[in-house]
Amino acid sequence: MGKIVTIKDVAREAGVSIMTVSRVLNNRPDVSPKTRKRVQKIIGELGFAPSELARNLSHGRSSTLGVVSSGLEFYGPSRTLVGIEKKANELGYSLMVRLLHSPLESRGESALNDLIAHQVAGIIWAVAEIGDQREWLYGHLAERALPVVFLNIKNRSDTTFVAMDNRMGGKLATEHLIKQGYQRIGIIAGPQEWWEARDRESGWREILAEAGIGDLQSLKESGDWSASSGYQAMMNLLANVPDLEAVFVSNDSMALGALQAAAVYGRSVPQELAVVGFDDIPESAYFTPPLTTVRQDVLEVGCQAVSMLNQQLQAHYNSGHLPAQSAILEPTLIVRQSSIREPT
Amino acid sequence: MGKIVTIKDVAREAGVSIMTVSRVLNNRPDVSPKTRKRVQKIIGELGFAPSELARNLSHGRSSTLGVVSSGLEFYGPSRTLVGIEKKANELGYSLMVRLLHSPLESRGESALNDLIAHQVAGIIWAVAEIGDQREWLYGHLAERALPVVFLNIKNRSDTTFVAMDNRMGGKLATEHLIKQGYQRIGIIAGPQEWWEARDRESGWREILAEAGIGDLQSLKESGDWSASSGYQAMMNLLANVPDLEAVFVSNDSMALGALQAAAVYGRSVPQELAVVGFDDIPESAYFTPPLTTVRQDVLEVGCQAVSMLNQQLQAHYNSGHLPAQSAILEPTLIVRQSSIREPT
DNA sequence: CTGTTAGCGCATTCAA
DNA sequence: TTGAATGCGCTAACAG
Repeated sequence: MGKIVTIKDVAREAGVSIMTVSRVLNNRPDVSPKTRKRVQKIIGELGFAPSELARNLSHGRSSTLGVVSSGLEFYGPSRTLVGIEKKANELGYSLMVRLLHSPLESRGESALNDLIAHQVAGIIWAVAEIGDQREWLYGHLAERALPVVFLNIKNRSDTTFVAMDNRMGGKLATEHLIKQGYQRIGIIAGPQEWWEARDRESGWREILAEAGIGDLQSLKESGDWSASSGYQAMMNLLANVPDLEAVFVSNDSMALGALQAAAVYGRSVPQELAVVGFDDIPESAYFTPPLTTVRQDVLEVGCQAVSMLNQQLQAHYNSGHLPAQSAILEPTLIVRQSSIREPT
Repeated sequence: MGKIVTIKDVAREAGVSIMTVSRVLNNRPDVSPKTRKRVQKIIGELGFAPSELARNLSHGRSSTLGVVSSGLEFYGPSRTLVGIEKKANELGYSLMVRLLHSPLESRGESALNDLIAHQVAGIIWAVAEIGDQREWLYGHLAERALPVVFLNIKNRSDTTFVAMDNRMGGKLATEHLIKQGYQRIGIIAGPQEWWEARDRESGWREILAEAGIGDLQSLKESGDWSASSGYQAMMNLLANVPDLEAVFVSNDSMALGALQAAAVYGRSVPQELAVVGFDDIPESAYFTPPLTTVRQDVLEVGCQAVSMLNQQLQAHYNSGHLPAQSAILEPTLIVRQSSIREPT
């Protein structure tokens, strides 16, 4: 009742030493088939599962990955976590998760320390890049020689990371609008602390500059990713830029708010105002009207991150030092009604 | 460089035995203030953090909670996870997370075994209740005497759980529609495997029965929680029930699809068709029109679950056996334009 | 092929 | 108030 079965119990029951049981557990070749069979049988009967705790402690190598994330209330981060878990599971890792609830107040110090205390083999840092977090992390991690993969951060050659090409996404969206013949193209950017927000905006800037459209500052408003902030930002934009023809909104939730603002303002979309979003959340195809948006495979971001961390770990164990790797995934444009001049 | 600081290093450096360091770590009273100070100083200097692995192994008591979840792509489950993490963190627990990606194929057996192998202190089972999972779990858990809190399952006296009163939610929504004067009130239910879906539907049934409205079967369609399934279900409903006056949709995403279907069908909401959703996702206030919906505090569900698990664990350690507890949270109705006959 | 010895990092006896 | 010995469950290195 409630007793934990240990390797000892198995050994006793099978009439062998614990070492032999350990060998069977780890699929070592140096066990006679007969003995192996018997031990396996006992293991099954007793429902024995080796303690990962003890195993990690003795073996000195943990099979747990640490994940530090934030903004799980948003589509991207939560999907990415799913991708991380999926891949981690495939590769035989367990996941210890820490969330940063208010990314601004803490630098994730306690989260990191907790994970280290739990002897995680490596870390996936999936937190919006804000302030000096990165520098601080480097100091803390370098001396521990703990492999880390960063998610969605600014390109940097000494860092292993996976990111979407947010800049390209911004360009895709803006280019599309230009091609549709729009000129006065505004932007509702995300929170400026987020790298994603800044990068999407820079794509927009680049294309407008190429097209020779100036006075970008007046065409810009910012939100906090929420629909309500998108609504507010769009109201401001409509009030300040009477001849606004189109707007690139940095995520779909804000785009939803923007659509409502346009409706309230009496500007029909897409006839009198074109809108393009970012994310392609499943709901965006059902907005009024269906939203043209930039799709990013956030699940894949998570998968790649784990694969990469796995590679780093393998190299680490073979005492080789793998140089920093990186993967930049490309988003694609999904065209729906909200940006098309002649609706079908 | 990369060396892990252990309790030994601290002891040597401080000129005391590891036992004394251990005492300081655990805030034992039997250490002279002077020694304590010195040890603490060294701990700080060396940046020492005790290995949770070793600590758990020796102490026999882990401070990690296991979470088995699924459907993290939906608003509810993902918010609940945030609540779980938040509370766990407050109480000093770490979280090991396993996701069931296809709830139908597996019974979560491997997830559970993994968590047990990692010696988690207790488990939060946040998976949609499907088939015989529960029974199977009971067998597996009872013999391990491992405390578990279930989320969103059918009331059952021998089980510790936290749930929303989904039935009441269904009733609130339907009652509201009845009060508005609607009679032919349809439903777009969630996947029938989900307890939440069945319970919300039963609330709808109850109110309609009270109101003496019959032929419920023809008023029902089902979806899979997605906006696209809501769209399809609504199309069917509109085709099959020409005199449909209102519809209760079991979640907001499906309601979004339903709204679009109504628009395509040429039925204006709320003038010619009232719609009520469920969840109150942040976006729902920005639907076209803004959605009347049933709000549930899913974050609180997660918090409560952890508190409850914590209580169970405390009792467990004091070798007392706490009887099964349960908490049922009440949802509230949020009235917006989609259900109001005279729009403001 | 199999068992013995030692030790992972810490906490829990029991003495001193 | 402090320390030495022992063990948690498992694996690594060495014997036999």
